[in-house]
Formats: sequence, C-alpha cells, structure tokens
Amino acid sequence: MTRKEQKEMRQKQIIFKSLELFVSKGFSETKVSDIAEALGISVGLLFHYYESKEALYKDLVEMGVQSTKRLEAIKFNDPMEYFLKTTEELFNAAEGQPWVFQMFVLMSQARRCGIPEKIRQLALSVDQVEFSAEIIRHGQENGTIKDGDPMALSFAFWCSIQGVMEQHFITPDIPLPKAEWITDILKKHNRRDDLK
Amino acid sequence: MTRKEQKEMRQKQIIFKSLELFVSKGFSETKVSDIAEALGISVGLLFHYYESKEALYKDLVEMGVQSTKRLEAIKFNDPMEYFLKTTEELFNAAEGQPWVFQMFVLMSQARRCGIPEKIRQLALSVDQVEFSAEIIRHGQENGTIKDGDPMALSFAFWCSIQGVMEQHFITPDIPLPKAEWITDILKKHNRRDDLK
DNA sequence: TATTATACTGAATATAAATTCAATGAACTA
DNA sequence: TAGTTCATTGAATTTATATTCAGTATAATA
Repeated sequence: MTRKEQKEMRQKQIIFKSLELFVSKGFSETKVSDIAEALGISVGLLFHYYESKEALYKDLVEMGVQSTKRLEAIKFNDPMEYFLKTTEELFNAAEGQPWVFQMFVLMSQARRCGIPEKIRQLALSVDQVEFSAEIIRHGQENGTIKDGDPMALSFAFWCSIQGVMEQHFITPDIPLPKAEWITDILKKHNRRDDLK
Repeated sequence: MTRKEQKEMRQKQIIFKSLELFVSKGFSETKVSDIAEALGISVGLLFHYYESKEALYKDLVEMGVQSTKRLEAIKFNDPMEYFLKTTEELFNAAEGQPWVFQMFVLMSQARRCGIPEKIRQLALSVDQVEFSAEIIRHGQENGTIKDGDPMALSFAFWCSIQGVMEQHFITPDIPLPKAEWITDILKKHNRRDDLK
C-alpha cells in the first residue's frame, strides 16, 4: 500500500470511529485511549494524525457544518414537501449510512456547554430552526401549515427530529417513526372538531 | 440556625445546584469544584455530604425515577387526554419549577453510555415508552389515535418531548411549542386528502 | 462553662487521562 | 543500494480532577 493511500485510510478510520464513539459516549467520556483501542492502534499514532483530542472533535464539527448546509439545499415546491422530504431523508440515512445521522447527533452535542467554547460557537453557527421558520411562514400563507409562531413551530419540529435521532442511537431496536407522524407537528389539519 | 436545619438546607442547595450543572454540562464535564464554587463552599464540604461525585449523581437519578413514576400516575378518561395533559403539565412545569424538567433531561442523560453502569441501569428501569404504548393501543381502538406500531408512536412522542425539553434548556429564549402541536404526532386526523 | 460532635476549610494526595518523546521499521527517493 | 521520510509504538511526562486529611469554628449537650 502506498503512503498516500495508507494515510487517507487511517484518517477515515479515525474520523468515523471517533464520530461513533463521541456520539455514543460524549466528548469527555470518550478517552483518546478508547478511540485508539477501538481502532487497534496506539495512542501515540492518534496524536500523529491529530494534534489534540479537541482538534479531532473540531474536524468532526466542521464536517457536520457542511452536511447541515447540505440539508438546507434540498429543493422543494411546497413547504410541507420540504419538511417531509427532509425528515424522510434523515430517517432513511439513519438506516444505511449511520454517519449521516451520527453527525446530526454530534452537532447537537457540540452546541451544549461543556464543549470548548470555540467549537461550540462553530456548531452554533448553523441553525436549522431559523432557516426553517422562513419556510414555515410560506406554508402558513398558503394554508398548508398550522398557525402559530413560526420560530416555535420550527423549534418543535427540529427538537423532535433531534430527539428521535438521539434516542434511536441509544435504542436502535425500537422502530423509527414514520416521517409523516413528525411532520404532523406542522401540518394544518382541516378541522372537524364536531367529531369530538 | 439549628444543626438539623443547616444540614437540610445544605443538602437541598447541593442537590438542586448540582442538578442544574449536571443537566447543562453533563456528568463528566461538571467538576465537583464547579459545584462547590457555584455554591460558594469548599470542595471538602461536598465530600462531607456525599461520599463521591457518583453518589451525588445517583441520588439525583433516584429523584428522577420518583418523578417519572409520578407522571405515570396522571388520571385520564381518554388516551389523547392523557398525552395532552402530560405534555401541558411538563411544559408548564418547565416555566415555574425548573427542576421538574431539568430532572427530565437528567434522566435521558443518565440513560446514555458514559455514565457509570449501575446508575445507567437505574435510569433505564423506568421507561415511559412502553408504558405509553399501552395507552396508545387503547386510543387506536377507540379511533382517536392514528394507526401504526404503538411502540413506534410512543417512541416518536416521547423523543419529541425529550428533544424539546433539552433544547429549551439550551435556548430558553425560543418559545416552547403548544402542547397540541406535539400531541398531533399521535392524534388521528380525519382525512380530507382531496384538498391536496 | 467544659466537652463533644459536626459543619466547614484549604492544602496534600492519588489517579486517570491527555500529551510528548525517543526509538523502530517500513515505504519512498536519489 | 543508501539515505530520508514518515507511520507506528510504548513508555515517560504533565495536567486535571476526584478524593483524603489534619485542623478550625460553631452548635449541641452535660
């Protein structure tokens, strides 16, 4: 194997394994020795590739920023379609490529206190809530999304996605919800309260 | 002040302040010195009251187990009423008595890896998802709750609550959702797809 | 009031985990 | 092939933090 190949392979190994560990155990709870052990390499080698545990984590958050931005680029005709597509895409990804949604969980983790402030700010720099609130406003105008503070609705939607993603990581045996269940948080249902 | 009073007051101080810190920063990220400093007492005194950081955390989780059980005791006539009442209660509590919902967040934290295994098991011993799935089954029978795997629906509901609670702790400025938005995840809406 | 118990402190110790480093061997380069 | 670079290791070092401890002050008790 050539040097270049070897290096790239190691970097990928390290990135993906540490993502997995950071997401399941958290930043502080994950020891560099855990990562090294999980990869079957020495701790020293980790420091050959990353100058510090923090730098490794920062690289991951930067990856997360990128993939979050990609979420915002999803094309859609109707607001509700955006949320349905996004949710489906995330839930599907959760099955096939674990890293897509691990990323999602990581980003939320990184926004909390207890994370080195610089990295935290980086993670806070992308924010779906505000972005989606704008789309929700359109949906309210064309009558497909229920009334209410768009920020609060957006918040409710994303928190739910977040909650599902995180919990799914902990208990992967419980089946994921259908995307429509979650988007029902936003959807305007034509009233027929008389039934009640 | 009498010795007894003094002791009780200190214990309360320690419990509530450490709950606050553990919830916002996580178990490992919270140093015992952080807690001591936040209370304006010496580190030594903390160890006078609790034999270890772990024991302190365990006490909190035990409190959490109690309050979770209290949630399960809520009286209701109709399944949807249970979920609406529960959600409203939680969201209201989130305003007045922060500890109620801090507890909620703590319990989820405690269920993750990275927490001493014994404590983790304690936190896992109460589980709203299974409990609520049963209620959902009733709701499906009487036609008020949408069709689908009751476990998955219950999971979706509780994960959403979880997500909202956690995020609200981080960004308390964003208004909390209306309880009905969240319960719409479960509610059976009479179809009128022709509109679409 | 004298004695005892205990709330409390700050510094000392132990420990675990991040980081550094000197040494080894395998791939490149001339 | 000889020399250079770099991936790799394992042990040494540093640092951060939990825990312990010897001593002080304040409330209870006789």
